[in-house]
Amino acid sequence: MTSTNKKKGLKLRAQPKEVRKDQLIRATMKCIARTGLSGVTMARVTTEAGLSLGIANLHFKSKEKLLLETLEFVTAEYSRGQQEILNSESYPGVAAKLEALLEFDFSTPVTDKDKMAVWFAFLGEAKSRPTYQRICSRRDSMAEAQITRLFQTVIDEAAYPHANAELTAAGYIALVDGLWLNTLVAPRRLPRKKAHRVARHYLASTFPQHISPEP
Amino acid sequence: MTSTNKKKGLKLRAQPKEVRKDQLIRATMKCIARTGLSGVTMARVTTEAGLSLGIANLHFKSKEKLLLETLEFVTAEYSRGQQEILNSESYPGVAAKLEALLEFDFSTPVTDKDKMAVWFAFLGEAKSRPTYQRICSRRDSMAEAQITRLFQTVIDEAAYPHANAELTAAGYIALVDGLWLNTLVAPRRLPRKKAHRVARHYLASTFPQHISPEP
DNA sequence: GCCACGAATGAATGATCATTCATTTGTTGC
DNA sequence: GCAACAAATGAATGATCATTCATTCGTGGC
Repeated sequence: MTSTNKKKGLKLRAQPKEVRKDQLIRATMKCIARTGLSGVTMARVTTEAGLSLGIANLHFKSKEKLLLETLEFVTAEYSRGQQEILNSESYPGVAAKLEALLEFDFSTPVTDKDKMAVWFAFLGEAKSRPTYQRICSRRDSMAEAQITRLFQTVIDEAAYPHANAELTAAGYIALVDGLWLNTLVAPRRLPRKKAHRVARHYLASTFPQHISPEP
Repeated sequence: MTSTNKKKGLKLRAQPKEVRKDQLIRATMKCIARTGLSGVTMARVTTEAGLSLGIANLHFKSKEKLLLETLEFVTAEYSRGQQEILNSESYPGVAAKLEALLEFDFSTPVTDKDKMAVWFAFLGEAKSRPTYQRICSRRDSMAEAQITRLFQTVIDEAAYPHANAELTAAGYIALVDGLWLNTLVAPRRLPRKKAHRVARHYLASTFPQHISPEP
């Protein structure tokens, strides 16, 4: 904080806890994306971060805690962005809010390969499912309820004949998950832009008066 | 094959290779569902199968091959059932075929917890994604093309205004993946029956003249 | 009833990896 | 400058686990 810190960038050894934690979490994301959860080792993570082997156990108590905080980082970031849209009252109408939600879900920060890899690595591992539940369950339930309410508002506005807010919301959430998964696993078969168009087509065919099938 | 085999069920030691392989693959599925890919050990798999530690390396050359054949088993079984429907010409019309596809995707054998766990365990692990690609890529592409063709037939029959076979097919496939994933991870939030209704609602809202929103 | 062979076993081996902690190194207050 | 402290390091440790293979055990042919 004082003068010596800024002297030279050559060898900053001591760094605040937050900086190191962030470095390590980012390195963990990269490792998960490259090698999968089971390929993550303390040696690989710390090498990726350009630090020494022992440092991860210094700042996080254990490997498990490091992985847990990495999942928390990714889900919290997504949730924050989503909540900002859902809670905002500055959109001109529900159509604009719907559009914003869709654009957010397929924006480049959200569909980042490393972040999606973390997400699905934890979902795929039964072992970490209880952990996942603790971190994501309440959040997921609340988001689903909010999206259902948003869809209900849209339906009430236009009197769509057969639309069902609850089923459409559950469908949208699952569709986004499935599109992300397919994009992550086979980006050639389902490029990000096509995934985006598929999701838009879904909303446009359910709410034709609010969302157009072309951007 | 002769007389001695049938004498007593007490201690059948020697068994044909196929029987042992099947036993081990089923035990592997159970282990993946219970502990995740990274929790699978030879000791756990062989104990689950009620056999000795060394036997998995006897029948499969390595742990990796055992896991690979387990994935192959699950995907081949699904693919076989799906192809039977898509290639059949004994349905009274495309609507019936569409209905059969939907019922198949949410039947109890397909939505079996152990099988879905295997599926998503491999999808979630970046390390095994090349393996996954080798096993599933061609199959997945072909299935997508077939479903697109089926949807195009449906669209041509009823002249749906805005429907797009390609986007609807990609959407259906992703939706089913996403619903399975949500059902597997949070069965309380999305029970199998609700997942089924969500998928039906999707098809019904896209092809209202062919599929009804209630079963 | 006995032999020979193949299937099955599980103790032993060696590799990998998380975690620890004695030592080193940079930083800050004086 | 220098002492006292905190951050960082990485060699050493012990635990876990896949794999091997010498031995045991059933089975079918005779």
